[in-house]
Amino acid sequence: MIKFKNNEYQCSMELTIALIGGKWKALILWHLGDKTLRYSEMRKVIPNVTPKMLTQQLRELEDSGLVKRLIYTQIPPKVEYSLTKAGQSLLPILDTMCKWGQNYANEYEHNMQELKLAKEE
Amino acid sequence: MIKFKNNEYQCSMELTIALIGGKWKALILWHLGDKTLRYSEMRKVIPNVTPKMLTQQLRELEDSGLVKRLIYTQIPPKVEYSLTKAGQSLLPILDTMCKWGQNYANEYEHNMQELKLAKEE
DNA sequence: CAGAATCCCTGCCGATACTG
DNA sequence: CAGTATCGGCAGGGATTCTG
Repeated sequence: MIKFKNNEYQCSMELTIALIGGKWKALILWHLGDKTLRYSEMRKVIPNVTPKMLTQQLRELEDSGLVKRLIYTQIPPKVEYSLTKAGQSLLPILDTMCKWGQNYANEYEHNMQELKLAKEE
Repeated sequence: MIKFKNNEYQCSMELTIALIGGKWKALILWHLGDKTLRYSEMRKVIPNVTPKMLTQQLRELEDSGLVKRLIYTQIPPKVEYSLTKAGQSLLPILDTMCKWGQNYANEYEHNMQELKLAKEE
Protein backbone atom coordinates (compact mmCIF):
# COMPACT_ATOMS: atom_id res chain seq x y z
CA MET A 1 0.00 0.00 0.00
CA ILE A 2 1.21 3.44 -0.88
CA LYS A 3 -0.04 6.92 -0.01
CA PHE A 4 0.49 9.91 -2.22
CA LYS A 5 -1.12 13.35 -2.19
CA ASN A 6 -4.29 12.39 -0.32
CA ASN A 7 -4.76 9.24 -2.39
CA GLU A 8 -4.14 5.66 -1.45
CA TYR A 9 -2.97 3.05 -3.90
CA GLN A 10 -2.96 -0.70 -3.42
CA CYS A 11 -0.01 -1.00 -5.75
CA SER A 12 2.50 1.52 -7.02
CA MET A 13 1.30 0.78 -10.54
CA GLU A 14 -1.98 2.46 -9.69
CA LEU A 15 0.05 5.55 -8.95
CA THR A 16 1.76 5.31 -12.33
CA ILE A 17 -1.62 5.03 -14.01
CA ALA A 18 -2.92 8.00 -12.06
CA LEU A 19 0.09 10.02 -13.23
CA ILE A 20 0.22 9.14 -16.91
CA GLY A 21 -3.23 7.65 -17.52
CA GLY A 22 -6.15 9.31 -19.23
CA LYS A 23 -6.53 10.08 -22.87
CA TRP A 24 -3.66 12.48 -23.49
CA LYS A 25 -0.84 12.38 -20.94
CA ALA A 26 1.17 9.47 -22.28
CA LEU A 27 0.82 10.85 -25.77
CA ILE A 28 2.06 14.27 -24.70
CA LEU A 29 5.07 12.78 -22.91
CA TRP A 30 5.86 10.56 -25.85
CA HIS A 31 5.75 13.43 -28.34
CA LEU A 32 7.98 15.54 -26.14
CA GLY A 33 10.61 12.82 -26.00
CA ASP A 34 13.94 14.61 -25.74
CA LYS A 35 12.69 17.57 -27.72
CA THR A 36 11.37 20.93 -26.65
CA LEU A 37 8.01 21.95 -28.03
CA ARG A 38 6.05 25.15 -27.97
CA TYR A 39 2.35 25.10 -27.17
CA SER A 40 1.37 25.65 -30.80
CA GLU A 41 3.73 22.90 -31.93
CA MET A 42 2.13 20.45 -29.52
CA ARG A 43 -1.24 21.27 -31.01
CA LYS A 44 0.11 20.37 -34.42
CA VAL A 45 1.57 17.02 -33.44
CA ILE A 46 -1.56 16.09 -31.44
CA PRO A 47 -4.23 17.59 -33.68
CA ASN A 48 -7.25 16.11 -31.89
CA VAL A 49 -6.62 17.70 -28.52
CA THR A 50 -8.51 20.86 -27.66
CA PRO A 51 -6.62 23.83 -26.15
CA LYS A 52 -8.45 23.36 -22.88
CA MET A 53 -7.47 19.71 -22.54
CA LEU A 54 -3.90 20.32 -23.66
CA THR A 55 -3.40 23.09 -21.09
CA GLN A 56 -5.09 21.07 -18.36
CA GLN A 57 -3.01 17.96 -18.99
CA LEU A 58 0.23 19.95 -19.27
CA ARG A 59 -0.47 21.62 -15.94
CA GLU A 60 -1.10 18.27 -14.27
CA LEU A 61 2.10 16.86 -15.74
CA GLU A 62 3.93 19.91 -14.49
CA ASP A 63 2.47 19.48 -11.00
CA SER A 64 3.65 15.88 -11.06
CA GLY A 65 7.15 17.05 -11.91
CA LEU A 66 7.23 15.25 -15.25
CA VAL A 67 7.16 18.29 -17.52
CA LYS A 68 9.01 21.60 -17.37
CA ARG A 69 7.43 24.84 -18.51
CA LEU A 70 9.67 27.65 -19.64
CA ILE A 71 8.04 31.04 -20.15
CA TYR A 72 9.67 33.73 -22.24
CA THR A 73 8.25 37.04 -21.06
CA GLN A 74 7.88 38.72 -24.39
CA ILE A 75 5.25 39.75 -26.87
CA PRO A 76 4.04 37.69 -28.59
CA PRO A 77 4.24 35.11 -25.77
CA LYS A 78 6.44 32.07 -26.07
CA VAL A 79 6.29 29.00 -23.85
CA GLU A 80 8.40 25.90 -24.22
CA TYR A 81 7.66 22.48 -22.79
CA SER A 82 10.13 19.72 -22.18
CA LEU A 83 10.51 16.62 -20.02
CA THR A 84 12.14 16.72 -16.60
CA LYS A 85 14.52 13.94 -15.58
CA ALA A 86 11.58 12.10 -14.03
CA GLY A 87 9.65 12.52 -17.26
CA GLN A 88 12.55 11.22 -19.30
CA SER A 89 12.74 8.16 -17.11
CA LEU A 90 9.32 7.21 -18.47
CA LEU A 91 10.44 7.11 -22.08
CA PRO A 92 11.56 3.47 -22.04
CA ILE A 93 8.12 2.46 -20.72
CA LEU A 94 6.32 4.55 -23.32
CA ASP A 95 8.52 3.12 -26.03
CA THR A 96 7.75 -0.43 -24.93
CA MET A 97 4.03 0.34 -24.76
CA CYS A 98 4.17 1.73 -28.25
CA LYS A 99 5.89 -1.34 -29.64
CA TRP A 100 3.59 -3.68 -27.74
CA GLY A 101 0.53 -1.99 -29.25
CA GLN A 102 1.99 -2.26 -32.72
CA ASN A 103 2.77 -5.91 -32.27
CA TYR A 104 -0.61 -6.61 -30.69
CA ALA A 105 -2.42 -5.10 -33.67
CA ASN A 106 -0.33 -7.10 -36.12
CA GLU A 107 -0.90 -10.40 -34.40
CA TYR A 108 -4.49 -9.85 -33.33
CA GLU A 109 -6.20 -11.94 -36.01
CA HIS A 110 -3.71 -14.73 -35.59
CA ASN A 111 -4.01 -14.82 -31.81
CA MET A 112 -7.79 -14.70 -31.76
CA GLN A 113 -7.90 -17.59 -34.22
CA GLU A 114 -5.71 -19.63 -31.88
CA LEU A 115 -7.87 -18.87 -28.86
CA LYS A 116 -10.98 -19.83 -30.77
CA LEU A 117 -9.49 -23.16 -31.79
CA ALA A 118 -8.35 -23.86 -28.24
CA LYS A 119 -11.86 -23.25 -26.99
CA GLU A 120 -13.41 -25.70 -29.44
CA GLU A 121 -11.31 -28.57 -28.21
CA MET B 1 -1.77 5.99 -37.90
CA ILE B 2 -3.40 2.73 -36.97
CA LYS B 3 -6.96 1.47 -37.28
CA PHE B 4 -8.45 -1.09 -34.92
CA LYS B 5 -12.05 -2.17 -34.34
CA ASN B 6 -13.70 0.98 -35.67
CA ASN B 7 -11.26 3.22 -33.83
CA GLU B 8 -8.37 5.22 -35.18
CA TYR B 9 -5.21 5.88 -33.24
CA GLN B 10 -2.50 8.40 -34.04
CA CYS B 11 0.05 6.21 -32.36
CA SER B 12 0.03 2.56 -31.36
CA MET B 13 0.50 3.62 -27.77
CA GLU B 14 -2.99 5.05 -27.81
CA LEU B 15 -4.15 1.54 -28.66
CA THR B 16 -2.22 0.13 -25.71
CA ILE B 17 -3.84 2.70 -23.44
CA ALA B 18 -7.27 1.85 -24.81
CA LEU B 19 -6.63 -1.83 -24.08
CA ILE B 20 -5.16 -1.66 -20.58
CA GLY B 21 -6.13 1.85 -19.47
CA GLY B 22 -8.89 2.77 -17.09
CA LYS B 23 -8.99 2.22 -13.40
CA TRP B 24 -8.82 -1.56 -13.12
CA LYS B 25 -7.46 -3.38 -16.15
CA ALA B 26 -3.75 -3.07 -15.52
CA LEU B 27 -4.31 -4.03 -11.91
CA ILE B 28 -6.27 -7.13 -12.89
CA LEU B 29 -3.61 -8.21 -15.35
CA TRP B 30 -0.87 -7.60 -12.82
CA HIS B 31 -2.58 -9.61 -10.12
CA LEU B 32 -3.17 -12.50 -12.49
CA GLY B 33 0.50 -12.63 -13.41
CA ASP B 34 1.23 -16.26 -14.13
CA LYS B 35 -1.38 -17.47 -11.67
CA THR B 36 -4.95 -18.62 -12.16
CA LEU B 37 -7.59 -16.90 -10.06
CA ARG B 38 -11.25 -17.54 -9.45
CA TYR B 39 -13.73 -14.70 -9.53
CA SER B 40 -14.05 -14.62 -5.76
CA GLU B 41 -10.27 -14.69 -5.36
CA MET B 42 -9.93 -11.68 -7.62
CA ARG B 43 -12.40 -9.80 -5.46
CA LYS B 44 -10.20 -10.50 -2.47
CA VAL B 45 -6.96 -9.29 -4.03
CA ILE B 46 -8.67 -6.18 -5.44
CA PRO B 47 -11.04 -5.36 -2.61
CA ASN B 48 -12.21 -1.99 -3.92
CA VAL B 49 -13.65 -3.24 -7.17
CA THR B 50 -17.41 -3.83 -7.36
CA PRO B 51 -18.68 -7.08 -8.93
CA LYS B 52 -20.13 -5.15 -11.82
CA MET B 53 -16.88 -3.43 -12.68
CA LEU B 54 -14.83 -6.58 -12.19
CA THR B 55 -17.04 -8.57 -14.56
CA GLN B 56 -17.15 -5.77 -17.09
CA GLN B 57 -13.40 -5.29 -17.14
CA LEU B 58 -12.74 -9.02 -17.31
CA ARG B 59 -15.09 -9.33 -20.30
CA GLU B 60 -13.33 -6.52 -22.10
CA LEU B 61 -9.95 -8.08 -21.41
CA GLU B 62 -11.29 -11.35 -22.71
CA ASP B 63 -12.58 -9.68 -25.88
CA SER B 64 -9.13 -8.18 -26.37
CA GLY B 65 -7.61 -11.64 -26.11
CA LEU B 66 -5.57 -10.79 -23.02
CA VAL B 67 -7.45 -12.95 -20.51
CA LYS B 68 -8.76 -16.50 -20.72
CA ARG B 69 -11.98 -17.54 -19.00
CA LEU B 70 -12.41 -21.17 -18.07
CA ILE B 71 -15.87 -22.23 -16.97
CA TYR B 72 -16.43 -25.42 -14.98
CA THR B 73 -20.03 -26.43 -15.58
CA GLN B 74 -20.89 -27.54 -12.09
CA ILE B 75 -22.85 -26.46 -9.06
CA PRO B 76 -21.75 -24.34 -7.33
CA PRO B 77 -20.26 -22.56 -10.35
CA LYS B 78 -16.53 -22.20 -10.75
CA VAL B 79 -14.78 -19.88 -13.17
CA GLU B 80 -11.05 -19.46 -13.51
CA TYR B 81 -9.23 -16.54 -15.07
CA SER B 82 -5.71 -16.51 -16.42
CA LEU B 83 -3.58 -14.57 -18.86
CA THR B 84 -3.27 -15.55 -22.51
CA LYS B 85 0.11 -15.40 -24.23
CA ALA B 86 -0.70 -11.87 -25.35
CA GLY B 87 -1.61 -10.99 -21.78
CA GLN B 88 1.61 -12.47 -20.46
CA SER B 89 3.58 -10.40 -22.94
CA LEU B 90 2.37 -7.33 -21.03
CA LEU B 91 3.88 -8.42 -17.73
CA PRO B 92 7.30 -6.85 -18.33
CA ILE B 93 5.61 -3.51 -19.02
CA LEU B 94 3.42 -3.77 -15.93
CA ASP B 95 6.42 -4.71 -13.86
CA THR B 96 8.37 -1.70 -15.10
CA MET B 97 5.39 0.59 -14.45
CA CYS B 98 5.13 -0.75 -10.94
CA LYS B 99 8.80 -0.14 -10.20
CA TRP B 100 8.69 3.28 -11.81
CA GLY B 101 5.77 4.32 -9.59
CA GLN B 102 7.59 3.10 -6.52
CA ASN B 103 10.71 4.97 -7.44
CA TYR B 104 8.76 8.10 -8.37
CA ALA B 105 7.07 8.18 -4.98
CA ASN B 106 10.38 7.70 -3.17
CA GLU B 107 12.13 10.47 -5.04
CA TYR B 108 9.22 12.88 -5.31
CA GLU B 109 10.22 15.28 -2.54
CA HIS B 110 13.80 15.32 -3.67
CA ASN B 111 12.94 15.93 -7.32
CA MET B 112 10.43 18.67 -6.61
CA GLN B 113 12.98 20.44 -4.44
CA GLU B 114 15.45 20.36 -7.32
CA LEU B 115 12.93 21.73 -9.79
CA LYS B 116 12.03 24.52 -7.41
CA LEU B 117 15.65 25.52 -6.98
CA ALA B 118 16.23 25.46 -10.71
CA LYS B 119 13.30 27.79 -11.18
CA GLU B 120 14.61 30.33 -8.69
CA GLU B 121 17.86 30.78 -10.54
C1' DC C 1 -20.39 -18.95 -6.50
C1' DA C 2 -20.48 -15.96 -10.11
C1' DG C 3 -22.68 -13.03 -11.88
C1' DA C 4 -27.02 -9.93 -13.91
C1' DA C 5 -30.19 -5.94 -13.40
C1' DT C 6 -31.29 -1.56 -12.18
C1' DC C 7 -30.67 3.07 -10.98
C1' DC C 8 -27.76 6.91 -10.38
C1' DC C 9 -24.04 10.31 -10.54
C1' DT C 10 -19.49 12.31 -10.95
C1' DG C 11 -15.99 14.06 -13.65
C1' DC C 12 -13.69 13.51 -17.94
C1' DC C 13 -13.76 15.38 -22.05
C1' DG C 14 -15.34 18.29 -25.96
C1' DA C 15 -17.10 22.61 -28.66
C1' DT C 16 -17.09 27.23 -28.97
C1' DA C 17 -16.05 31.87 -28.02
C1' DC C 18 -13.12 35.16 -25.93
C1' DT C 19 -8.48 37.69 -24.10
C1' DG C 20 -3.69 39.78 -22.35
C1' DC D 1 0.79 33.15 -29.24
C1' DA D 2 -0.82 30.87 -25.51
C1' DG D 3 -3.91 30.35 -23.34
C1' DT D 4 -9.27 31.29 -20.32
C1' DA D 5 -14.20 31.00 -19.78
C1' DT D 6 -18.43 28.89 -20.22
C1' DC D 7 -21.61 25.40 -21.27
C1' DG D 8 -22.87 20.84 -21.54
C1' DG D 9 -22.85 15.58 -23.16
C1' DC D 10 -22.12 11.21 -21.98
C1' DA D 11 -19.53 7.23 -20.63
C1' DG D 12 -17.14 5.28 -16.87
C1' DG D 13 -17.86 4.02 -12.60
C1' DG D 14 -20.65 3.04 -8.17
C1' DA D 15 -24.47 1.10 -4.72
C1' DT D 16 -27.73 -1.97 -4.15
C1' DT D 17 -30.63 -5.79 -5.06
C1' DC D 18 -31.67 -10.05 -7.28
C1' DT D 19 -30.83 -14.96 -9.53
C1' DG D 20 -29.48 -19.72 -11.82
